[in-house]
Amino acid sequence: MITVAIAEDHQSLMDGINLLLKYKEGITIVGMANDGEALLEVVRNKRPEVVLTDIKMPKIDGIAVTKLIKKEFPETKVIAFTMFNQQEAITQMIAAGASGYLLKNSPLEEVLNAINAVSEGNTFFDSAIDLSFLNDDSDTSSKKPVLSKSEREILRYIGQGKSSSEIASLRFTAVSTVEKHRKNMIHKLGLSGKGELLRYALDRKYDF
Amino acid sequence: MITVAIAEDHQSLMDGINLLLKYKEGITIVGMANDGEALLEVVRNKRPEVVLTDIKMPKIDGIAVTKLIKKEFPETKVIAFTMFNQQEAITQMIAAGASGYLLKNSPLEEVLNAINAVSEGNTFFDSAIDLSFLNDDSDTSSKKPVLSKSEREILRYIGQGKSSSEIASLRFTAVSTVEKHRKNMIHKLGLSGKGELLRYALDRKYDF
DNA sequence: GAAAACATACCCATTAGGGGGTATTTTGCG
DNA sequence: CGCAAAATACCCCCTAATGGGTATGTTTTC
Repeated sequence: MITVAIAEDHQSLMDGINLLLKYKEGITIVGMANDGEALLEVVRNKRPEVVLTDIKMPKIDGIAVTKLIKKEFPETKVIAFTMFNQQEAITQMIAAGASGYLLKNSPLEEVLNAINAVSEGNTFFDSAIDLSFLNDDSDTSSKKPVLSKSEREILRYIGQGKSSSEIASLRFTAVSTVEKHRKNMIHKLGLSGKGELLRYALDRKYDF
Repeated sequence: MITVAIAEDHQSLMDGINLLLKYKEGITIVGMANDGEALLEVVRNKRPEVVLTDIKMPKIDGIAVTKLIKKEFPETKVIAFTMFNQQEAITQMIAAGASGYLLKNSPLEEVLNAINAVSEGNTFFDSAIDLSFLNDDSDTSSKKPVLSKSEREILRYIGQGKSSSEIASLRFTAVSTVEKHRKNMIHKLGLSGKGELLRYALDRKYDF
């Protein structure tokens, strides 16, 4: 009997998964959550063997909650179930400790296959995912982000519409410090021109 | 027997809907599509009574395909099934001829309720939707877009990262004309501050 | 420990964009 | 045809963001 917890903010999809698993022998859904925070509570209370989680969710996103779950319950298997097929998302979920990665564009039946695979100790990746980038170097999980921690924080604020002076207040630094970080990011990212940094911030799917 | 066609680019959700309706008396799914173009083909070939369609889909979006369907098959009922709870999306789907509007955040069971309602000639709106704006004036279906044609064109260019002078060149006008349009849009949209127009352009779910 | 990366803070300069408008012409609708 | 909306183009102003840097201190990496 495999116990499963699911986090998905679209209730309709949650219901669909429920319908799929409801009559399957050997699998029991022990909890469901519409956000990352609720998922953590479910995992703490119900101790599922497998967690199926979206990435883009309210409160705590799938990557962060996966890290928290793996830290507290290392034996719990986590599967990402998401619309994001980007290398960065995949890399981050794996780095966070996920054993599986499924795309919502794929048949719902894959959820079942993934749950069975990871519960046996295997990994499971959606066949639509090109995993070649994972072979580029052997320490992918320790690969450093292009942007530094401070840069990423500032980029997040930029994406939220904060001006440099607002960001400076939030971080207790001078405005010029924020502007210098901006310039560094623009240079690192190869951008140029007004608004390009904001555009980049908004184009990014996730903050890393 | 109600015949239904479904358009949804996330196959997993499509499968969930299928599971829901599969054993329901009185409803038959006669076709499924992953994009607007395929939906149109399905509707032409299968002539369903009810169409359930996402808005954000590849090729032809839900709004455009609804217009096409209603033009060619006025008796066919269309239900939007989407994550967008914005007034503009709702308004546009209604203007396109949709009889129903469902949110993916709601229970999957609502799909069934909506199908039954519209097949009886009623409208069906997700209870999570605030419809008060629909009462503002009685000619909602002919309601003009907030932004003028030129404004929308300029907004599109802004979203593509063009500067005002670049846009002016593209449109054979003075830069000041473009800037005036920008100010008009900012005022109409109730925005303020640097980058907000770009942000709005990028945040927009659809070009109207 | 040394070097590189990061963080902080400042200097100078330019300009795109937003804020306030006015005025005229063109277009679309009733 | 008249009127309102849209389009065009200009005036003035200010500043946030970007572009070029320098310099120092702190942290991280090898």
